[in-house]
Amino acid sequence: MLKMSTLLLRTLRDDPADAEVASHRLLVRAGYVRRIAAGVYSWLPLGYITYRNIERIIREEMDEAGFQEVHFPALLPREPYEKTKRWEEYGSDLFRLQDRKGNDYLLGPTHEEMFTLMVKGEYSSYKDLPLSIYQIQTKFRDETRPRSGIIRGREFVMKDSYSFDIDDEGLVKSYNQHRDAYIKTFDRLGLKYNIVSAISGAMGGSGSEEFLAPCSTGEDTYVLCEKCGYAANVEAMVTKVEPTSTALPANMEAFDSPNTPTIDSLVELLNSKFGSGHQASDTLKNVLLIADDKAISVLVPGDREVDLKRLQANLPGVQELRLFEDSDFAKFPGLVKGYVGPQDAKKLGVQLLADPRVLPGSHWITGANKRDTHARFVTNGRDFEVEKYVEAAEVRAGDLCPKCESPVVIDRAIEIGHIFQLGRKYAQALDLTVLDKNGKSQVVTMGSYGIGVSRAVAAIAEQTHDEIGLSWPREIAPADVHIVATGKEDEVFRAALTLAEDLEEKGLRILFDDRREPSAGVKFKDAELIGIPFIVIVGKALAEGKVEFRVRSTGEKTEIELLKAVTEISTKVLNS
RNA sequence: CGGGGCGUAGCGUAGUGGCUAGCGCGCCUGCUUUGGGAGCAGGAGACCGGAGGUUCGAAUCCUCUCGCCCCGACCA
Repeated sequence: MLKMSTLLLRTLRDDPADAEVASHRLLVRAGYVRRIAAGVYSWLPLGYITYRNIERIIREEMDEAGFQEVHFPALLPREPYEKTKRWEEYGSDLFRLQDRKGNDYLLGPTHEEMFTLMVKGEYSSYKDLPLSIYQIQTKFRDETRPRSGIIRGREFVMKDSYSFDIDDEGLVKSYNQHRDAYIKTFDRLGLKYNIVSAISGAMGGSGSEEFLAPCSTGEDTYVLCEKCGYAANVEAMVTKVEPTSTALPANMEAFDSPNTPTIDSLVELLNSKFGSGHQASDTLKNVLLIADDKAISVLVPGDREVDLKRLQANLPGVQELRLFEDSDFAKFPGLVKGYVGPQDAKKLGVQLLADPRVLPGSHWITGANKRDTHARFVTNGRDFEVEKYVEAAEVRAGDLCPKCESPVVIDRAIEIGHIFQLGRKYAQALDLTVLDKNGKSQVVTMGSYGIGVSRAVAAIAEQTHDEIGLSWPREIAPADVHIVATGKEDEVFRAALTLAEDLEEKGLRILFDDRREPSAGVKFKDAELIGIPFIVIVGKALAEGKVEFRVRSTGEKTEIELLKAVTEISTKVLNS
């Protein structure tokens, strides 16, 4: 039993000045966490109990799924990370240090290397596979900007799992096992979430999905179809194009368009020259970029911007992507800034890519590659050849769902889990092979699966809190029932203690506010702030042989006869 | 890393060159109070982030520095 009179806890009446998001504000005010440095937090008793409840649930579900728990140090030697090139690639996000002999060490930002080496050290046959192992460990990442309290810290706890399979088919199976285990885990944690298809990006590999917990303060933006449930990362959103008319357009025709280097100025001219009704979406924007030293032109409708992140994610292999600068224009004298068109791309030595919205057969108003000149009826397939279609244009709310064609919304969320078919990158780099049936050496294929454990505390707080405080799901909460004794009579405190003990006997976890000094109001406020799901008040009503039972999340209040309190409360709570 | 803001007691803050740095919460002692963050009285707690400078005099002005928060870039 936790007793408020002795609990290391001081709730704060005012919001801390350095906390912005709700989870941070409330976790600090309710005495769950304290900041130690930017992105570094300590847990007080209530916070640590809550944290451990989440850890326990995750561990139970991982074990249930048949994954084995291992544990690696946080302090790691340089060599394995040298072999996978991550000592370099992780850049300044990596906490590095030296021992007294001057040898390089790092604080693990993630543990792919260690897991791979552990399996390599123990296993050498296909018969040993598949294998899934996990750990719950503190990770260190020297983020340039830690933020939002414990949502993005520089030290945080992650559950990371890895699967090892002999072939791709096995990998998919292991991946799906993890996916199922994650669904169970997050359901049990009481989180609302969407499973969102993601793009694995630079890490290579094919399948990748994120578990995103919707919440206005989340830092991830994603696309959601409220009708059919389709959800995707902005990078991974697939464009659904509306069908276009197939009528053959007139021949391409150049026209004078002085001083119209921007889409807006061009549309204005079009409306005065060819009659009103022209829109930015009738024009074709030619965005020139340098992709790893190669010039590319990306075509998007004039009313859309190119989303560089999205474009890069859809150009596998491209390391560096940036917009043309003046010095680049100087190298391509045929490209006239503000008047670029796709017609002469090949001649000018520019690779021509297009967003799917630029349909074959569609015609556009675009630059004529000549100062102060544009052209209309410029037709895809007739007047220019697109080399490759690629998702490039920004995604907007109202775009059509690729599955059911209803308009999508754009929402914010916290990433609470990520599952990912990693493939052979690490196994290859660290030479993890096993012998197959034929005695031939095969590189193992891996999956990697993460849950932000400490972040989950914040995510749950974000999704469950209200204006007056935290409000935990029962399994997460630091106690099942918060018993508040009010008044000054010893009798009240005795009755409350007895009730607390009896409920504990029934298997309930009790937080007992046995403080004599604070007034009833203070205790009520504290109980609401701390967020235990059920609050029992022993006080005024005791004179009539009753106690008050409150449900934190709904505010519902009922009176219960003291004599029946133990049975009634324990039944209500255990069945909740 | 670019832009913006902020460092004064455990927390929230006032104080823009002049006396002993003020207030609220919290904390300690006593009395009264006790169902919605009680009242009165007394008290403890601050080298005003740090270093240097200007000045008769600096929390306040200047320079450097450290730290923190927010937006963006980055990261997952």
